[in-house]
Amino acid sequence: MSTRSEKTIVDIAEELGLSVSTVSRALNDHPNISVKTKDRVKKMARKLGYRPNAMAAGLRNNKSKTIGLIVPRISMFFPAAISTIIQNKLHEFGYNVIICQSNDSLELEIELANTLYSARVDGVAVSATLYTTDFSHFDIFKQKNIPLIFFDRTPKDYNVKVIKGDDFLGGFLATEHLIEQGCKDIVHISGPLSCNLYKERLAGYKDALQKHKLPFKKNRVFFHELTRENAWQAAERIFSQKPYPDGVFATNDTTAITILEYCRKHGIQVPQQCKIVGYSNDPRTEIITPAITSVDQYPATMGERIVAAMMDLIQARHPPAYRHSQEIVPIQLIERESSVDAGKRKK
Amino acid sequence: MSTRSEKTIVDIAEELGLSVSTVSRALNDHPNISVKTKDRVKKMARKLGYRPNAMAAGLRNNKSKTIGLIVPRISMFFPAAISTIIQNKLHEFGYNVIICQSNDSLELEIELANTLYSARVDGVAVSATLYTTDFSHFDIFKQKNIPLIFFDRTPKDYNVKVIKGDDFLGGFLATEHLIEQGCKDIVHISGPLSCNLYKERLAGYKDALQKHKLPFKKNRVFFHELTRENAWQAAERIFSQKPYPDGVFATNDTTAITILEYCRKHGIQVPQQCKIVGYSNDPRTEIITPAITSVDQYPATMGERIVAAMMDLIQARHPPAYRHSQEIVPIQLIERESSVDAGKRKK
DNA sequence: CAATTTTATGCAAACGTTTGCATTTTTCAT
DNA sequence: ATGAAAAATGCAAACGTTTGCATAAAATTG
Repeated sequence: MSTRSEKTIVDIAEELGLSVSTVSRALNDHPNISVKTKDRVKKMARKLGYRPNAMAAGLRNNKSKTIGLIVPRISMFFPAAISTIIQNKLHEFGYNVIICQSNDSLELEIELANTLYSARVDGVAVSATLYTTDFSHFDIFKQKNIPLIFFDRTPKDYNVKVIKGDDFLGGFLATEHLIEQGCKDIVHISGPLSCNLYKERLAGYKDALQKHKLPFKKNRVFFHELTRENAWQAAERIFSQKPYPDGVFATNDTTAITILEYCRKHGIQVPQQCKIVGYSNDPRTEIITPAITSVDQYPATMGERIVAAMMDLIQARHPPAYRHSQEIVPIQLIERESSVDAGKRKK
Repeated sequence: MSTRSEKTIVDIAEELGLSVSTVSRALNDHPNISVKTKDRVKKMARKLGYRPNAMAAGLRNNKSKTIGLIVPRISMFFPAAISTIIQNKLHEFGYNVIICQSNDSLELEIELANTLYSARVDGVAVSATLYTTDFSHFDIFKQKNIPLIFFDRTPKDYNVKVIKGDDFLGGFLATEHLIEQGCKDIVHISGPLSCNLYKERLAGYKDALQKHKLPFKKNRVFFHELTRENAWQAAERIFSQKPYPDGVFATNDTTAITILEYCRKHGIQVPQQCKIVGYSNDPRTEIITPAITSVDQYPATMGERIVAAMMDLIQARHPPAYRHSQEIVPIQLIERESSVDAGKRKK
């Protein structure tokens, strides 16, 4: 019997007069180990307080049973909702998740990609930084055939599995909804266009304007990181001179909420004078008065699809083209008081 | 030159005619490797596309540079806020974080503890399940001297490092505040008492009543998991018969919000007829109308303290007693409209 | 320049598993 | 009882690092 404090399968083997390989196989329920031996081994393992060492197994197998997840930040509603699902589902498949936050820093994202590779994760899911346009720091995963999935904030010309919301449609529906509610002068608050999904939402916005023969005005579109502070500043600019817009389509809910608060503070009636639509269906939109219309992105569905795709990729269940295919998760416009005049409201 | 696809330090060594140990030391900036050699090694490492294998290093060192984090769920405001901080700070110290959700299932928590031990994490931070009263599944970490920290939902009689909010004071201040606002009949909605912090908030509630000579009435206290559904049911019971209470102290914000919504729906004026106080200072409390008074638990501070304590424990910077010491993070009552009659409100 | 110290490098074992292949034991049909 | 097939077990190498100790090379000293 060994004297080290950590018990290993070697200790079990010695204790039982078996070989290490038999013990290993017994613990892993290998078919050609007799039931009797399995029982003996497992009993002894319990008795000795044996604990498997995943690092040793991982080294030998070249598998870590761990998935890396990179999101901008887990404190924001949408990535948090997705991360929850991903973690829970992957756990069901026996995988751990290393969650990392890039804090929207490209530099950090690069570092995280390297760290995750060092940890030899068996797969990676990424929602990129606002500013990631060069994705080459993820090349290593593609080279080594490690499943790599981008979601939500996805690359445009990088050959990789993508799962994203229908941002074009979301932008379109949000804008068309405002138009249908009578808006003729709609401000669009967008994130930086280095991030693909804002491009698409913007395209949807433009498309809706065009369809309804409304002019697109450059000075009615704002671009900035969608923080509270920036939103407030935008509001100040928007409402610094008349005519006020009669609608605001903000591409996230924090921004929509901030605009609403600005309006409340300055006596601008929502929805009568100005209608507001947000994006993501953050729980706060439902709770604020008036409740804010927003585009639901079905984070649960997206999370489930990400996990399903991850397992598919790990088990290579599909033709190679699957590695680069794109999935679009539907979105839905949730109409609320911020964009619908009382009385006219659908039930 | 080896033919395997993964380049290792062996490849670098062969390529350079050096020994593996020298290469290893060079890459780790060991002091007695000459600068020239270090340069050669690092250049060759880059040239070959060498990537360190953390599992191999971990196995050898018996260190994973990974910390395990168990929380009930990362989609809830408070644990999410803490997890963000913990992950970001630990990353600065070169640690990865495996975030796990127990979903408030004791069974799952046990499994997660075992998995984290298998991964040979270098430390564990836990916010326990609502129903964890036996903590023996964490014994292994104590036995092996692996830093173990409980936060927020902490054990009572389990000898371990604890970092928690001042729940007694929070309960006391919330209740006293309601009393000072004129409440004489205050409902308390508590979580299950198997979870220690609810016990303390309840004690604070009782203490405040006593101090102000108000009777404690058993039928004014409710115990259940603090979900939206349960809160709505509680509201129905609370307001099913007169006299209505004139104050509600809910021990989480989801509950407080739900009670408020119930009141709004049923024409019960808040704060005039019934005042409401929540717990955690969830961003939603600030946004709802009327804004809800809540107890801020300073998640950022708590997260930072957890990380600081973790690093202290890992580096054994303190006398052994530190392993079992308890830290209390201050709380603050944030007064808002839900509990303060208009006009009387402090600026 | 020899002796000694300092600096740089190498050898080999160890970390705890898993697995292909070889060997032994058991089972079964003849 | 014999031989062949099936089932169970064992051997030893491998996974990619790190590190104590030994050795070699260089620098320093008298």
